[in-house]
Amino acid sequence: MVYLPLQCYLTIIMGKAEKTRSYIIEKTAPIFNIKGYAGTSMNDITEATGLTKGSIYGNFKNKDEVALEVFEHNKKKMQNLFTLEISKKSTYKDKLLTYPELYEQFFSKHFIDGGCPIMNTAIEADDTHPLLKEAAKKAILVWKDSLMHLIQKGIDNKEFKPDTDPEETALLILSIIEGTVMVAKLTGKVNYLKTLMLSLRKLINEL
Amino acid sequence: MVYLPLQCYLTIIMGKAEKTRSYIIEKTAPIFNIKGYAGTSMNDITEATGLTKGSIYGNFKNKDEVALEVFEHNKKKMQNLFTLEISKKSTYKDKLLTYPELYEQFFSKHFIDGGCPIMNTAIEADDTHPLLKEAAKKAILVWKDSLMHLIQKGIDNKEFKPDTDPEETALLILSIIEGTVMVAKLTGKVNYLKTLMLSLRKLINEL
DNA sequence: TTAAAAATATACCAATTGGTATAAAATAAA
DNA sequence: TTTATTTTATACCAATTGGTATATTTTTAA
Repeated sequence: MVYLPLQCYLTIIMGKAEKTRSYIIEKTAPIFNIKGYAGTSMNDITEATGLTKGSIYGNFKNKDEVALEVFEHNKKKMQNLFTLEISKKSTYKDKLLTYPELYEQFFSKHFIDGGCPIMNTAIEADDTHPLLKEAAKKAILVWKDSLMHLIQKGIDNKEFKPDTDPEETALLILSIIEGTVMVAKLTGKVNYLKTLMLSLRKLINEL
Repeated sequence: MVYLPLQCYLTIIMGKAEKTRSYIIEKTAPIFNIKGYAGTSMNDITEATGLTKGSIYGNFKNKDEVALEVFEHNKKKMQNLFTLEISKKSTYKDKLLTYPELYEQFFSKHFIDGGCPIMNTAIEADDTHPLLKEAAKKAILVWKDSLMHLIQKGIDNKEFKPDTDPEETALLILSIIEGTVMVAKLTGKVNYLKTLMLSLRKLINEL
């Protein structure tokens, strides 16, 4: 049995180009989320990857294309984190409680550098970058729908009161979380984060 | 009786320099709030004011100083809007209800171009611009304190339940508002805005 | 092994960035 | 009115921006 370096297997599975693309995305993902999409330069990208401009432009048509894919990457990373944890819970109440549970650890290393990519992108791209704004909008609508789905199932399952409004509740949970992330990141106060996530817990427990 | 142009009175009251400073701030305030602090260039500033670089740098030491003062200006504009409206209400419940009442009109022309300056600054400056971050942090803490103050007064006045936690409630109201602004601006859905502000109304009415 | 294709590096581009030195103009003080 | 001071305009600066043309290397296919 002969063993080859990981690179070889990756090359076989993905092809060289695709591998480099995802390498660039992975390496620049935290930079974009921290410095913003306008604030991240091509120089930042070459520095972080160790590649040259020729290599970047050989794999992406321009900086925007990198930014868009980086957003998708950061978004998916968050999504996966929550989807996995939610799938472990059996009741819909517990599934919803996954959000305060995980966001309480917002300052720990489990989370993405630079905060919530949806919010970061939303605020920055809002009036300046239509494509990124559209991506962020789509992401938040998907999130809202998945929350609504959990709430509806919980109602059907008699876990939540039958007069609970799924959309209203989903929007409220989502807004509290985004507001919390902003307040927590800005003030740096772990206590505010805990207090707010306790409020969210109460809200979910009262459904 | 001789009448002079407005400019003359302003010059007498404020002095030439101070007048130009506030002129620059006023003219660039919406630009900074829309394009962000990194995204606004010196060229944007000269274009918006009709002044030249020499004039800008004669009144401000650098771009950062303009940005800082613009933030203070935008913040005060919001503060004044709310302080005025709150002062018209007699009960503390009604004072608190001023927030959903005004934010429901977020998409109307009463509001600042570019959304909430505190949030915009918070998200952008967070990991990149320490001075602006500090200014945004201070602003949100002042806001939190003023909310806490209203809640405490409402408790003392027997309007709210005695076991209401002022800090917890203040943080929650503030987070819901910031989250709402983000969701509303990103999706553009007036309906989401209304739904969320209705939730906030319910919350305040249950205190 | 060799030829074709793809990926990467080098060197460059024009445009824009924030900022400055200096001269001209406007204002304030005498 | 004359002088001193401040404010503004012009012209420039080096550095950085996103992007490209081309040569070289590496990978793939025959």
